[in-house]
Amino acid sequence: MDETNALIEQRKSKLAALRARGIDPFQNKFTPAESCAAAREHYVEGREVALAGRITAHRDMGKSMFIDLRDQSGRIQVYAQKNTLGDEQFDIFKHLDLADFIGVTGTLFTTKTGEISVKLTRFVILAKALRPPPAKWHGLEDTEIRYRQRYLDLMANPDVKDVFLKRSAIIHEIRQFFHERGYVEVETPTMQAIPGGAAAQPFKTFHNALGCEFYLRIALELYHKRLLVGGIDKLFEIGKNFRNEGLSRRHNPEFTMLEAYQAFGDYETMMETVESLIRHVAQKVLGTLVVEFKDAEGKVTHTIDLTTWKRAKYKDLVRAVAGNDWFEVTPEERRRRAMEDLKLAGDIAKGYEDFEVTGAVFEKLVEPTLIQPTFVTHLPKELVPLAKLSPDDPTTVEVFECCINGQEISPGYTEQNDPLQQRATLEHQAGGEQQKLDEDFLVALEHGMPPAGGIGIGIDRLCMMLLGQDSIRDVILFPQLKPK
RNA sequence: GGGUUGGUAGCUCAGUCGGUAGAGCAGCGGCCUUUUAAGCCGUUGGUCCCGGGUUCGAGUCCCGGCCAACCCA
Repeated sequence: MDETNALIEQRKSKLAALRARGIDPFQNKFTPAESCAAAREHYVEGREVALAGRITAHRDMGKSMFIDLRDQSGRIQVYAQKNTLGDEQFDIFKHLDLADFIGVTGTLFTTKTGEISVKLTRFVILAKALRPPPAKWHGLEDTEIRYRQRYLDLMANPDVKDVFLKRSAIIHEIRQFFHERGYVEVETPTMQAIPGGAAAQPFKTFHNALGCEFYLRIALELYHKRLLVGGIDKLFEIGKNFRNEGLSRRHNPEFTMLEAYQAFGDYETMMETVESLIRHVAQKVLGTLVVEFKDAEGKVTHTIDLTTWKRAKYKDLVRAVAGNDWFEVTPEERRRRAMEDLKLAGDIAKGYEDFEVTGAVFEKLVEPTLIQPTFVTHLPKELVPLAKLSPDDPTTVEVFECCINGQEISPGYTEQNDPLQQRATLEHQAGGEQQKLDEDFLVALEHGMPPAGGIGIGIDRLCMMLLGQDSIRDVILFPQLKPK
């Protein structure tokens, strides 16, 4: 990237040549009257337009020349003629490079072949590009360059830009949805002395003036519950979480999380909320509730129908793949069956407790089959320490996992608001590891937290699902890579 | 962390059995005043990811490393 080559040297000498002619090819300002797309849309032959954009193609005809001018809205063709521009201006125009930014004024007309174009009368160079852009026809394929230099990917691959414009629209619609329902958007600390709300390795940092260590948050939850205590009854936050774990197609160390809480709601309330939210977003952003997934060749492999949302109990789903007597046999027998009969030996660590063995069965054999939207309910209480027990089956909690496309998209709980129960659970979870308890959070609960429903949705994974992307890196503008 | 695949011109990619490094596009020069992946003629451009090794000779074979994608943990 730092090397010099002939193409860069050529552009630099063109820059010097422009300066020698008294032209500054980095103008501070040129205000386009409209976008390239708007100019095409509002076509009136002979109408004067002022547009700005990047040169993305040129077709040299000798004494006349076509270029493609592109801004965020789209592309328009500009036609320059020697006899209208004059010899000197035309010569400068001819020596512009692909990727240069220019401002143009001219009049609209339609070519013989029917393309709406601008007949150029004046132009200014707004920014000279000193490096060549990626090839126009093949686009940019090299994944490493695409991620490290995303701007090149955005320049070269319109589909990529579309994904990120839609991601922005998705987040906008999420905010709209919650605001319409009377939720308050909040912001809570990213740097926390005790990272809580999830079981995950945190990143550590140091505050010089305070002289103490902080962790980057791994969840939003515990601060949101403090706000429920404080009397903010409906709240949500969209923000980054940080988890110090491996990277994969589905994991980026920093990722965007949505959490929302509603006082006097429960997990039933929140199931309705998740379903309505995702339907709202899909309808607004995609214009449909049927999402298509395609393979590398563009063939549709499967579709997801967001109009119908199923519900199923965790134990029933496990029984369906592991046998009806799964929960009646001894823990030792469960472990044997999982490892031998279900061939999950590689997925079950030696130290796994009984509920984790069943958890592995669920994760490996059930979750991947839940393609259509499904709320899995009545999870075992050991899995979820921050939720309330189900009155009808106290071995389970009032929790759902919303699974779509074989992945968990969103968990939701009836939140634990009994401070003594909560303390007991957290102490048990901390175990012998001397993991610090968030005393301030427990004190807050002791002041009284209203019963509440809560949800979390990984925004990156939601975008993957809605936009048909297989890798989280394709919905994050600058995914984490190892520095080169 | 393990396995697989890949890294060659600005971009997309070929490169046979180990024998002087190739194409298309882009670039540069020329012709062409309604083209659109414009066209035609000519032409420049290389740390073959890095470091060792084998060999008369390595893009190619061997060893080590870096980076990435995918799969697995």
